[in-house]
Amino acid sequence: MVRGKIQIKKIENTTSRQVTFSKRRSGLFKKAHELSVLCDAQVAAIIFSQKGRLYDFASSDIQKTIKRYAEYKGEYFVAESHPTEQYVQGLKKEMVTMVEKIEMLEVHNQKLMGKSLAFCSLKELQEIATQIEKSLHIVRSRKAKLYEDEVEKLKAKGRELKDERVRLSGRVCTIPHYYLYVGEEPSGMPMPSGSKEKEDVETDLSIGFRPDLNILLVP
Amino acid sequence: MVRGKIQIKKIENTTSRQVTFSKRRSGLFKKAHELSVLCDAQVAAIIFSQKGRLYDFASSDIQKTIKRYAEYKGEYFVAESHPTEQYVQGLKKEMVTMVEKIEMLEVHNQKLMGKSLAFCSLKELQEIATQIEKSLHIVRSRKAKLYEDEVEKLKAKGRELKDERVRLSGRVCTIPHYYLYVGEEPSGMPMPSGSKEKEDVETDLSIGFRPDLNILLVP
DNA sequence: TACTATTTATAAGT
DNA sequence: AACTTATAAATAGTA
Repeated sequence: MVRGKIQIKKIENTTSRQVTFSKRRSGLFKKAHELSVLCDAQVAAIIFSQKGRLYDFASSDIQKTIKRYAEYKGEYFVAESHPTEQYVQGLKKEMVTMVEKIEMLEVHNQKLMGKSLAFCSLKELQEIATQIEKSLHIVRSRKAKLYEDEVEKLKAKGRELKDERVRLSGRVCTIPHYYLYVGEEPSGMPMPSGSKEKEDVETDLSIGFRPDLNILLVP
Repeated sequence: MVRGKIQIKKIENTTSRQVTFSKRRSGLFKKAHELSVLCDAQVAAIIFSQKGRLYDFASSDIQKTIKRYAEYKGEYFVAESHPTEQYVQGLKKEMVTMVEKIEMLEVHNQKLMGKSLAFCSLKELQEIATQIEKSLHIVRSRKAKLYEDEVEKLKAKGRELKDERVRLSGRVCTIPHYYLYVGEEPSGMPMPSGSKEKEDVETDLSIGFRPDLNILLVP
């Protein structure tokens, strides 16, 4: 007989608590079931007893309900928003491919560097040697080309300097000649510093014997 | 006023159903709460209305409850048994590292193969050339070694054949010589086919001029 | 939303 | 644990 309303606080008597737990648990599940049927709702209830035992009720598949819950909430802790096993498998597969590729490249590299040749057949060694010879040829050509380009640059620079000097010496001569022209003989002037001399200078520059210019040309 | 007990089946009247849903839902949550307090239990309830709206109750953090449920059940659809985001991040990081490594190796390979040299400095080209020269040297040495080994093998084979022939011709000669020996001179016998001749054959083989043997040597 | 007759749940006793 | 029963609590249908 109920002697009066109870207070909603933890029941201290263990036996009472266990009995109440059992009764109210089934009561709750009954209510949950009724609700789901009467109102056509999807209901799930999960109860862990104090001892850690699980009791659950679900009007339909509880996993589906939990999944739906997670989707609804956009929570991260359920499969849907988590990387799926499939996805991870995909990643792992990719990684295996990459590992293989790395190994392949490393072996190839090793061979090109003349290492790990112990198990190469003569034929393979020949192929490697051919490849390396080809490579060497290409690299040397490229090196030669770079040197050539450098030389070209230097030549261009030299020409530039020559032009500059022509302009400068032209100006330097113009002014005194003007004065001389007025005061003295208009013709029979000495040539403005000889072009032959300048060409010598240019050659001099282009082959890089002038230290100050070399500093400018090789930054 | 309640006219009598109701049957537990879907309420067809929409309004009634919605009202009942609301009342019973709060009743259920109240009961859930009371149960959790009275019996010190962990309770969670999830309800989706017919319209798809979510209502939930949990005595403590619902995510924790769901997680605990998943652990208890050993289900696969919750984070615990799924790859965690952290794990996947780790994989991705590894993959980035691998991609970098692949790129590095590919560039290196390319350079060793004399490709993609467009942006190499002269110094770098020089280093590559040196490396390639070194490689070439190693590969050639290795090749030479292999040839040498082949030669050794052939020589051994040659010696074997020679021995064989000595034995055979010994036998072949023994019998006639025995007869001859009895009938004629016991010494001054012609040598069993000259060892010089055999050594010529051997040399012949070792430098690989015999096509049939070359076939054997270069598989 | 509030009311309330009635059903239902359940605390405590057996 | 199952039954009983008095009583609290929930709630169906009405207003």
